[in-house]
Amino acid sequence: MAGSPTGSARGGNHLPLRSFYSRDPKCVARDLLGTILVHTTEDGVVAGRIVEVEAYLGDGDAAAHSSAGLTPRTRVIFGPPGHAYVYKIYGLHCCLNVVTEPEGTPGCVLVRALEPLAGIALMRARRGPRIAAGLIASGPGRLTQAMGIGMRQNGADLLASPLTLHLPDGPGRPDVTTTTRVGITRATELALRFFVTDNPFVSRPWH
DNA sequence: TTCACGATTAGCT
DNA sequence: GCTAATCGTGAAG
Repeated sequence: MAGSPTGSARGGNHLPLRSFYSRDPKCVARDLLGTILVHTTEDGVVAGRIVEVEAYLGDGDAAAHSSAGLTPRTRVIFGPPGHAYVYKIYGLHCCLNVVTEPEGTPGCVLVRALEPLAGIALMRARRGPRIAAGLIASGPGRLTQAMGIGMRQNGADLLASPLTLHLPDGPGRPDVTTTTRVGITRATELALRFFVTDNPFVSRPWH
């Protein structure tokens, strides 16, 4: 755990400025590693450190949802930065993205894995009481389930909502490993997946 | 209105 | 390693 918890028992007190998100998805993706996602719900508060992300570009990236252009679904990706883009995959799982680039320009970052920091009992209750610690939030579908994130959070402002993203108190950026993205079949793959090197909460470290 | 598909996961063989 | 589960989305009719 980098940095001791501040405020009310959770790490990371400072929110980034809107301009933090208003950049190229590749840059934002790298900078999101080590930041802390906090979700406050009726059931309680959960928080986790982001340890794995993937960038989805607005330009020339056939794997990105926004490559289909502006539709009702991709409206959020074309919207203002610093908001959550949530979609359902395979009719079962929800995936959380952070919208990047200025309004009107598409681009986002898929959050793929978290290191649970707070509200772990609640996460276990949602994921299954006997689940191994390393499997609580190590995957895009797993982390949304653990955090209690669903389609209701689509479009939420990460600077002013029950779902917020905080900068870490501790020093420096973690060591980062870069690989190709996971699960992409339709597009020419690029090295747009980033994760914290040797972190045990990363999904598919072997990929 | 209908239809095929997917940035996944869990549980089997 | 293989596959079922299950539904929002977008393109076609």
